[in-house]
Amino acid sequence: MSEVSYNSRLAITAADRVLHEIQRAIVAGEITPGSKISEPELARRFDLSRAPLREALARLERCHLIERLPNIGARVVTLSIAGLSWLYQIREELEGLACRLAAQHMSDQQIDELCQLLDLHLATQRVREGESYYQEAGDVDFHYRIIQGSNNPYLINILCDELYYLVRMYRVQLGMNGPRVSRAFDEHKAILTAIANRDGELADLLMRRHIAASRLNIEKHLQQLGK
Amino acid sequence: MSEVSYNSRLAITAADRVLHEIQRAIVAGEITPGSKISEPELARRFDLSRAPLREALARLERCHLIERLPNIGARVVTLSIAGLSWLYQIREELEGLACRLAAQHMSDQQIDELCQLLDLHLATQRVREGESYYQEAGDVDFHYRIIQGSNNPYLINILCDELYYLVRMYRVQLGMNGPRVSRAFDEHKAILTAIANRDGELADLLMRRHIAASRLNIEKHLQQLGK
DNA sequence: TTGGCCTAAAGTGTCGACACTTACTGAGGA
DNA sequence: TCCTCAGTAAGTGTCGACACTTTAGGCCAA
Repeated sequence: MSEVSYNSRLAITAADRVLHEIQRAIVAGEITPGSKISEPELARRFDLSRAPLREALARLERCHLIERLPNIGARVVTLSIAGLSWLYQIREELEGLACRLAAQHMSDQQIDELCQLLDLHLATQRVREGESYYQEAGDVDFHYRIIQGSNNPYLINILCDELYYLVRMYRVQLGMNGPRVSRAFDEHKAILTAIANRDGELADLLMRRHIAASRLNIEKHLQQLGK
Repeated sequence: MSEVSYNSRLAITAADRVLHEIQRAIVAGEITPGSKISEPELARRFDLSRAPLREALARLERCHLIERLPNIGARVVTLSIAGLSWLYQIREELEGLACRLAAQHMSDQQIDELCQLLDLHLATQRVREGESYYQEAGDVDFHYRIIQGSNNPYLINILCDELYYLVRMYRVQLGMNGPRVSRAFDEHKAILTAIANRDGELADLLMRRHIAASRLNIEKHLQQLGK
């Protein structure tokens, strides 16, 4: 009867399903930033009770997509230059660390696969020029792979589970594309080369610069959007 | 920004109370590391239903004090040298960043208050020599103050809400004390001086060294305890 | 008109019960 | 003796309902 009962130990619960659905909707902007979240309404919309929904909301709060106040409720976060700056300050430090650790822990095969992924990105980018290089998500994302290669569970948790969706939200909702795309690709390539050479310090430095450049780019967008 | 400031709407829910209670018990070791958590049992013990208890468990998972698996349950985390190393890698980066930001954002008055707090620590330490300087918790903790002074909400959230309790769990359960105490005090003093001089880079460097030294100290304890 | 109070509606926090999954026990067979 | 496999007990996930809080709107007084 149950669809995934034999999947060794990973049971997909109703809370999981609705979590991913809402997560996607918020990141994509289908649920307006700053809007209030009504538990009864969402429960009706996804046809389940409030118990699993509240479980999902707890995890949405964990990855900073909503903010909750006791007895008042939850609101979708709003994007701001300050918030972006705070977020990228953390990313610079932690993804720099991730590079150092990745240079230490990633296997040659993993590095090879990531190299092929970069080539795939390049090819894809050339085919459909208008699309954004940044829109890639999940396992195919360059940063995601590096972080996973760090082998530090806390680091992976913070970057991939707690901050990643917010980063994607900024990217998606500000429609990142344009001339920065090709330069970002080159920067990715340089970082990966440093990791392949087991030069953790250089990879660290390059990643910090890469993220700083990315932040400046988005800030520029935000400013001309705001005014 | 700071959670203490808007006390006009102080809604303490039952989930909050039981959260803090379990949190304290786990950190103190009253609930054995690695032991299974039974929702019905805890519900009886704290005389409430499973709904607020599950809310509390979700937050305990968030600060890495328990680990949950769907349909299986929750276990208290176990301490290990690897875990400690992972945790302190993150701390070195983020608390270093916190120092740079604190040197930039903390007011002279805040720095002054922190200086007085350090003197209080010194006096307390001299009075009861056996007690550990490290056992101080919450607002009186030096690291806690620095982090709060960074003015970066995400940084504060990660360090003070998500990692802080785990750090304290390592400190408490390994009974940190001995010759390192006085040296730690000197290091704190040096860091604060750098911040007072608005020398963020130096404060960053000193904090990284301070945390690295602290990690080596605990690792030594763990090793001779384990074997 | 404006400000504050009061009432009603909506929403969140909590509860007890049930469905389904997992873990445990013991009997039977090799 | 050991392994396998029901059957059972325990535990987690989910549900619908109720209590308390917050919010919205109308009424009254200044």
